[in-house]
Amino acid sequence: MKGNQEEYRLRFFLDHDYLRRECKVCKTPFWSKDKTREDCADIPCSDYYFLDMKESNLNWSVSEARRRFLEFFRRNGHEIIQPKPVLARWREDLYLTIASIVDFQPYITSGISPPPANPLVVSQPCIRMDDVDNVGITFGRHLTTFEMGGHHAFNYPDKFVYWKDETVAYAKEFFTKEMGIPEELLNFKESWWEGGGNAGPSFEVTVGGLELATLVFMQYEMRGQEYIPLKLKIVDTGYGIERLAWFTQKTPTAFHAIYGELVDRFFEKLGLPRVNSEMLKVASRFAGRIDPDVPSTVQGHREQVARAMGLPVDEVSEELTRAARVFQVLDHTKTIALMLGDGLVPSSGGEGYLGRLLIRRALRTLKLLGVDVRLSELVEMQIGFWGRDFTQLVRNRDYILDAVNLEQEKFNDVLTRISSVVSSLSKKKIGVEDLIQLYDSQGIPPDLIAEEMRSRGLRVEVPHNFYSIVAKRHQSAPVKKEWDSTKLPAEIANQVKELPPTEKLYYRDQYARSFEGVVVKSLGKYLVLDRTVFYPEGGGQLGDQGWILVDGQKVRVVDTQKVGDVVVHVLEKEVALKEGAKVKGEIDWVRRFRMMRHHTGTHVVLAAAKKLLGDHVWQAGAEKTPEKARLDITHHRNLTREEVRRIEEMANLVIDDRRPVTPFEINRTEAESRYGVSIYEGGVPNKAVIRLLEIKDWDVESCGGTHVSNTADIGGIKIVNVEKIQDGIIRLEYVAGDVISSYAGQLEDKLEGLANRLETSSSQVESRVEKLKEENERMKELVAFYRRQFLDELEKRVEVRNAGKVKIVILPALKDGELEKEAMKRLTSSQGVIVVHVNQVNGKLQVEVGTSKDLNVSGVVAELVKAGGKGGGKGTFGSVMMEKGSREEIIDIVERAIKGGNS
RNA sequence: GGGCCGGUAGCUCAGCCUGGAAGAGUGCCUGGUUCGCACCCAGGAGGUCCCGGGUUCAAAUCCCGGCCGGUCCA
Repeated sequence: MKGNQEEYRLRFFLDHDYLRRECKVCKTPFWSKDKTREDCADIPCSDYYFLDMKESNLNWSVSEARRRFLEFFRRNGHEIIQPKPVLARWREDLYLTIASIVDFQPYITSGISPPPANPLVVSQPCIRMDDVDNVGITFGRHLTTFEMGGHHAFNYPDKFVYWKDETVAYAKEFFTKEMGIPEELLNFKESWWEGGGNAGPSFEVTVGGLELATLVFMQYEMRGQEYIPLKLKIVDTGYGIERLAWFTQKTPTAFHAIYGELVDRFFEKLGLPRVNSEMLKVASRFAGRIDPDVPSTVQGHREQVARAMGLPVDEVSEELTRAARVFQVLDHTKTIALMLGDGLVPSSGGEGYLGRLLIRRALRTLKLLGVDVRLSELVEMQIGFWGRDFTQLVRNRDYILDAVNLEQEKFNDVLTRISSVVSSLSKKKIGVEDLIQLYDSQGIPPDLIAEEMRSRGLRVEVPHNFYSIVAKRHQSAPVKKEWDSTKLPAEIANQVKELPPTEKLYYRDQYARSFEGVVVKSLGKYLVLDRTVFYPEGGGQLGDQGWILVDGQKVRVVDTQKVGDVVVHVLEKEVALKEGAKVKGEIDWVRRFRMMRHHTGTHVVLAAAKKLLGDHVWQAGAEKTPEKARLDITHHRNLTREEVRRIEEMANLVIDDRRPVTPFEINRTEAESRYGVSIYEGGVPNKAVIRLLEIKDWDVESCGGTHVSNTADIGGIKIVNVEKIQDGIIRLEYVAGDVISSYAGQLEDKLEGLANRLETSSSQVESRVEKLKEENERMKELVAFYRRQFLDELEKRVEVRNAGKVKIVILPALKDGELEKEAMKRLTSSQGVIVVHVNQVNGKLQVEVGTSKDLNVSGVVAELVKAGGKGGGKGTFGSVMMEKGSREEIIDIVERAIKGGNS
């Protein structure tokens, strides 16, 4: 399939005198009008020689390049559509938007849903973490964020738009007319693209060493090794908007083209000397030869630059390292701004972790540069620079800066630990194992440890592939698939899944409580009817319970589940029902109504939290039961009491405002363009037509649950618990309607119980507790005082026996362990003393022996053990449990042991 | 979702590997020194060793379970 030359032999090329040639370096075939060209004009087969071209000196900024690109395709019959967020929240298989085609997967590319326009053009900001290690050191070849200009045409079997020839013709037209590049300089490299389960032939358009666009013709679905032709043939192009800008500006590096004056302002803000731009230009020209995975190529590149400039390698190396780090910070701060601006909350898991990773890398780079500056100030500069292009940055400025500052504080905590960690380790030699352990458990990057070691005159080797070693350690993480989306046994699910869809009476009238239906299938405890008002579990709402009436018999329904569009009633016991039999059904209304209130209430609370806290608040999970509702939201800080109160107040205001709550069905493409991707907070449905729930002037969300028809029916909301369940995720629990009353009742009971135990009334619990606490403090002081008094007396009155040079002090049996320990300490503070304490414990005698520092306890203990005791000791303290013998006998044993010289 | 690290005096932490009388620094209190402050000196108060179970004569220490915090990976 890939080898099929016919895929690339376009009429366009033949009609326009293009020749197919083969690159002398990489052997890739390419099409060009220039009959003398021998290489494919792409790195690494060529250097970036476009930097020296006289052509196309248009000086487009990124904004200008974007505008020109979009306008060109609009003039040529494409509709401009708005880009999506950089967080791919409309799909569950990706965290980030990595290409413009991602906007249309999977429902539009598979033909289930229509595209918003056809053909269309979009400039989609994308984030790719793959090259995060390489950003900067390649002077712009790698970026974590870029805009992909894509024009797309969706060719259906019955509706053809355009295909390869037109796509290539557009490219030629755009590059020659709009950008003023002579046609002879254009090269179309034959290539093959695969991704996201699709594949097809493609052309890479290269000029002067730079790949400006990729034209993909998606036409296969990949199943294992097989390529199956797609129903839809999709034109999927990607023009590098930043590269267009770089090409027309011919600045020393891509960063200068993208960030313009911001480059110098960053150097200034960081307090670093600028880097000679002639050197950068030379570095940039040869940058294609750097393979960041091979450190020697980095060194080789620097030597080459040094030769070309006639400068010492060390000087070049230092300058370029500094430049690369500043470029990395430029790149990361823009990406951070975009991620947070679209609502990412940094955290320890999921997409949030990607944000934290980037922030940490930026902070680490700043540290390596020796710069002490707030990262948020740099991010703020990016917001200022990009705010007109991406208005969400300005809208969410407060959140973005707050989140960045918080992350910096956390990272600083890590940094302050480094010094003490290193000093505790530096006694022994630090190996790779220690570095991995420290990074893994405490997040301390190895290069910072190495730096700290160096400042102490110690050395440690950080392996070049450190991070891949770490990655390998974590490989054996099994991914748990959630196949049990239904709680039914597999054999039941298999038997009912082909049945016709059940008519959903619970959607037709969400307040319906009873119905009449006909048995479609009866499998013991499992019953399928042709229609039902029983809501099957889904969207975080539990399945209904109730009763089925048949032949005068009333059977309890304990749960309701679904398999596809078939609703299965789970009965309390097995009942044999004939197919076609008529039945009546009735749901447990009190239970259902509570769940409806909790469900609609959840939409109300979520929207309130969003409005109060910011756009970054996103549902991370929810559960609605008859007893209470639970909503997990993304947020970077703990909620204050005041914020919780405000959310509750806002929710109750909306309830009292009696707003209509309306479900309606709508085409998903239209839903997305009208309401944005936030409709998918509760999950992404897998249908072309989706059900939305609108709370008037408050919230619109995709939802399959049953809801009250007016917010007033919720009856009120009380938040009963707020906790942080994970870094970046806050859990809210609340009750609605009549459950508030039972909740209040429980609180009363609890308070009453407390009051009883405190032997007071509930109105005086607080003062009573206060008093008890005071009393307890006083008692502790008093006990301490009496202990001291007691000890003074004890010292004077203890029984002392002389056994040679050693004094044996015999303590009376003391019930107070603290007191006994203190007495032993005091009495053994001089020389030649041994203290014995014998006490009755569980019917046995516990002997404790303490000695002064010049003696030790081993001889005495040995004798006691010989006499049948169990125990031991070390140094100046020992204890032995004696099963038999009296107090006197034991003391005699001790005395004999000492006289025998056993101590 | 999985792994790792940590939780001991108000604060920062040692002790845990190898079970045997709960420690240091700092802060606090009292006294000395000083015109006074800082420094210095002496003394003192301050503990649910995160919680629960187990093993043991004996658990901060070993084992199991839980809670909380941190961190890495997906």
